[in-house]
Amino acid sequence: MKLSKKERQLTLHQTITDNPFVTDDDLAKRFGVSVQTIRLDRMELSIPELRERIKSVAEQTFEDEVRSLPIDEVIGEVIDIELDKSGISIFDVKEEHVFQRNQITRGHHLFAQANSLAVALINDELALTARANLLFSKPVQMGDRVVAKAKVSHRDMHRTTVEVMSYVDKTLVFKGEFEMYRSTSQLGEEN
Amino acid sequence: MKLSKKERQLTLHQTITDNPFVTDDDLAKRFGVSVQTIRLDRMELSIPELRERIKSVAEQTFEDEVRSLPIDEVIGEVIDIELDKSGISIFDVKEEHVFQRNQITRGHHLFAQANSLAVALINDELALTARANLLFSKPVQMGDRVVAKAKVSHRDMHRTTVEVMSYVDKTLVFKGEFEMYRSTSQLGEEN
DNA sequence: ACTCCTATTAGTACCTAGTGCTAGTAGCGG
DNA sequence: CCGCTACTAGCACTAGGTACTAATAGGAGT
Repeated sequence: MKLSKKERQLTLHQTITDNPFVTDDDLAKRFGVSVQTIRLDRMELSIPELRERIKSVAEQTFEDEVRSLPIDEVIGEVIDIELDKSGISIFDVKEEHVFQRNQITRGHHLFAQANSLAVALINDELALTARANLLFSKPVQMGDRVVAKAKVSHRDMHRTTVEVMSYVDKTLVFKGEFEMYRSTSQLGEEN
Repeated sequence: MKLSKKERQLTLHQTITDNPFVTDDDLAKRFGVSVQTIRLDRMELSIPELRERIKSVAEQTFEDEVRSLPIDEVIGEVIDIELDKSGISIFDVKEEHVFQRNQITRGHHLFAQANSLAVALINDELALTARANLLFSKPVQMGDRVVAKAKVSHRDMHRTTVEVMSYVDKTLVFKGEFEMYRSTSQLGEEN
C-alpha cells in the first residue's frame, strides 16, 4: 500500500538524514513514485541535492582543521584544540549512557570522552594510552553536559602526560591523568 | 616563474590534500596551466576527481558517527561471577573497537569491559566507580579475545576495591584497580 | 635538417545527478 | 463540469568531471 504525501515526506526526511548518500532515483524506486515527485518533496522540505548533502557532511569534518588525528574518532564533540597543548570537548549525557536503575552516567563514558580527547591532543601518528589515574568525584546525571578540559602537563621522549578535568556546570565531576605513548619524539615546531 | 612538471605535481598533491574541495579549474588557474594538464597530473598521481574526494571525506565521518553510537550496554560477556568476590568476562575486539589507522583497540573499550565487570561484582543497588588506576601494558589488536579477571581485594564500610587483569592469550594487556563506592554496607548474605 | 619524445593544449562526445521550467493527467470535492 | 491537489513527463541546461583523439612546441640525438 502506498503512503500519503505527508507520510512519504516524513519517511523521506528520515531516510535522507540517516543516509545522506541516497540519490533521487533510489528514493523514487524505494517509494514507488517518480523522480519528479521526490524532487518536489525535497523542495518542500528544503532538503538539498545529493552533492550538496555530501559536501556539507565532508565540510563538517574538514572545517576543524585538525589533520593529525581524525577528530571523528573522538567521543564527545571537540570545540577547541591546540595540538600538544590543550583541548576542550563537550559530551551530552543521554539515555543510552546511564544506568537505568539510577540514571547515573556509566564511568566508561566519562573515561572515553577524556581519553579520546587526550589521544586527539597528541600530534602523532601513533598515540596510545599507557597508564591512567582516574577520579570520579561526583555522579553525572542524565541530561548533563560534560565539559572536558585537557592540558598537556609533561613531555619527554616518548611520553606525554595529559591532565583532563571534566565539569558539569563548573562542578568537577571527573579528573584523569593520562600517560600517553607516542612513536616519534618530535619536540620542535610542527608543520 | 613556472614550475617544472615534477614540482607542479608535488605541489598539486599537497594542495589537494590540504584542500580536497578544489576543482581542476581552480588548480589550472593557480598553476597557470590548462585544465587538461591538471587532469593528466591527477591521473599520474592517481588522485580522484573532486566529487569522489568529497564523498570519501564524507564517508569517513559518517561511518565513524554511526560507529561511535554502539558503546552501549553490555561490554563484554560475563561468563562467571561470584558476587563480592570475583568474576570473568570476555570481549572480542572487532572493527568498530579499533583505530582505523593502526588497528589497535581504543583504550576506553578495555576500560569499559573492566569497569563494567567491577560494577557487576558489587552486590548493591548503587555501585559507582570512585577512583581508578589503569595500566595498558600491551596494545590489543583487532580480532583478539580479551579475558578480564576481576577480584575483590579489599572492603570496608562503603568502599570496595576491585582488581581487574585482562589477558589476550595469557599475556597481560591491561590492569586496573577500581575503587568502588556502594550505598549500603551489607556484609552479610542477601538475595 | 630531420626525427623522436615529452609536455602541453584543444576539442569532442559522454556521464551523473541534479535545477528550472512547461505541460499534461488522474482523482476527488463542491 | 470546474477547480484543486498530487503526481508524472519531457526538455534545456549545469558543474565537474571521464575517455579519447589530435595538434603543437621545444629539445635531444644522430
